[in-house]
Amino acid sequence: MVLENERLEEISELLKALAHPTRLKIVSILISSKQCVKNLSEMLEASQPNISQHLNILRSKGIVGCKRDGSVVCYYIKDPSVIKLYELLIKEVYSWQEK
Amino acid sequence: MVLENERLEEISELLKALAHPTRLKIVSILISSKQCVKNLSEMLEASQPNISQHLNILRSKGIVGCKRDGSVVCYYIKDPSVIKLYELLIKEVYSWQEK
DNA sequence: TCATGAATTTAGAATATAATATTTTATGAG
DNA sequence: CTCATAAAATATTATATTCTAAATTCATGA
Repeated sequence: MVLENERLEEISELLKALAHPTRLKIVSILISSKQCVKNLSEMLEASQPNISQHLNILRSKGIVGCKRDGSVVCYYIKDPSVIKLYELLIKEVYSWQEK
Repeated sequence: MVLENERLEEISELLKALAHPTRLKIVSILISSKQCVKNLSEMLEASQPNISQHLNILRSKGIVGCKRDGSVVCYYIKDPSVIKLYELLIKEVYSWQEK
């Protein structure tokens, strides 16, 4: 099934958002539990602005959502289809031949 | 399930290879039928060197393979898990909420 | 061998991404 | 109000991608 261009661009935008180690790890953490920015930046050993920028990219694609709770902002997986996608990826990567 | 970093990098490499409209379209065409570079460049209305470069990226990740047949080189999907991934993507993108 | 078509390679310029450092905004405590 | 902390926004720099153009390789047929 060959897709029309518009939908195809949409999919590659989604893939591009996920195609970064830090963002992929953010997604994998958020699938397990919602987290605030500070926790994420400590877990990932990256600066707070850096994580915030990555979260912004994920949010702009509708992958994650956030909710302010007092002074902290909690992020969570917003699009359930991303969980399916992630699970397929970690399942299929086992049969992945390098090179 | 949170992955270790190495596997995570591997997955994001795979996603990065697919996260380009032209390459995604190449994959979608090759899932239907093997094709030579010239055909692909005509179908996608892109230059032959450009398509050749994209094919090289897909090949370096093991996504596609190729076989020379006389003067033409035929490309085909090498990793079957990419087909599963593609099918999930076009199925899930229907429930995709923009923004 | 020469010409041609198919494909790849290389070099470059233009654009896009990503990280760091800095500043700004928001919230809550005292 | 002032201070401290969390988060976001901005600016800058460094790096990576992508496309175009030109040159090169490879196979085939006249």
